[in-house]
Amino acid sequence: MTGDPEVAPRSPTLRDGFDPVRYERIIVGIRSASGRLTVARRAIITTLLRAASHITAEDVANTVAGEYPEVHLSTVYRTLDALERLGVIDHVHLGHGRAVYHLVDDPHQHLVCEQCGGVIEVPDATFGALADQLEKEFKFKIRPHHFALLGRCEACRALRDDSTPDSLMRPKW
Amino acid sequence: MTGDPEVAPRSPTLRDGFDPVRYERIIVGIRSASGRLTVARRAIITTLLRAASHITAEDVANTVAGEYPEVHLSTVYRTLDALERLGVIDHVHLGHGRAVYHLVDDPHQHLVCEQCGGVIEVPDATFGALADQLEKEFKFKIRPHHFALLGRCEACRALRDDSTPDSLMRPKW
DNA sequence: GTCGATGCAAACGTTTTGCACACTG
DNA sequence: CAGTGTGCAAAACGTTTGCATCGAC
Repeated sequence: MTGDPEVAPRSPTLRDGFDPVRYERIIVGIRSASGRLTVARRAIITTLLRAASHITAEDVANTVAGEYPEVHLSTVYRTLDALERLGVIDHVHLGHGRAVYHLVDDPHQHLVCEQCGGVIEVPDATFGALADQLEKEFKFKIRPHHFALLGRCEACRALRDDSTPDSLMRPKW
Repeated sequence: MTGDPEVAPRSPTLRDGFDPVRYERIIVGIRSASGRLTVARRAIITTLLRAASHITAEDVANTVAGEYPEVHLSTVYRTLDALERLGVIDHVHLGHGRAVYHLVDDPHQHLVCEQCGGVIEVPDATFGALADQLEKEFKFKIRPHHFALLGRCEACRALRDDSTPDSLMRPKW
């Protein structure tokens, strides 16, 4: 849509470091699926472990390229795909743009601000009641973590006159 | 993702007919925004009013093409965009594929089955408690209707052994 | 007549794929 | 040595845009 920024400033900020146990677990997973441990795959996995929870394929490729410039974006996509089938990672669509990937063993939901692109991570428990209700009323079992909720964060709402009634809270942006 | 069907069989099934009052309201809206009432726009609006609540841009184009073959897909996109800025319609991303559009005065949320592509419409009220909680706890105001929840419907879950624990409910499909 | 809307083609950003080659196991 | 994974280029996909023209007001 024309005036829609759909900003994406989610840079791969560093996390609490690198967890060798998780790394080993993933390596074993790949081996037991008769997958091969190439340089590219090691680097991609390392990047995922070091990255903040949500990271785009391009983020991964750029980071990996720092050390291994020959690793191609398509290899990143293929590896992410493989890891996803292995159940190691999952991807989420945070809005109109690219997908983001995160480790499955770090479960959380995403609130995405449509205005600034910021992402708030919310513990799963917050959605427990809703999940139960949907299952009961509609026999529908939501897949955890695979959806983002769009809206506006406090800061962005403060930026403009928020006397607008909710029914008119339609983003012209 | 390779094994991911992400089916999209949401054909524009007919709704309860065509509501001339709603049509008139939209026409007036366009006029008062100094927009022009072209053949293409009338046809697109008519299609939206006649269609089931969720319809892709391509669906709209195909339907319109039945009567006006010269109406181009890009015109459909531009008109949908205009109607969206007018606050008449909204679009939702139901999954990996194309977006779907629906009238704003028909508020509901979407549950999308990742396996069969089916869509369940859920009244807004179901999400009231969650919305309140997110607003209170995270100062985040979700934008109603702009997100879909992915998961699996009852029929698709019945299709395969569902003794699998939830934690392993990772779609290999 | 003015200016907004259109048709077309071409570009876009993200993701996928076909192929020959390289490397892991 | 078998066969999976890779680099590259090119295609695919849904969507957007530039431009000359058309047509609503």
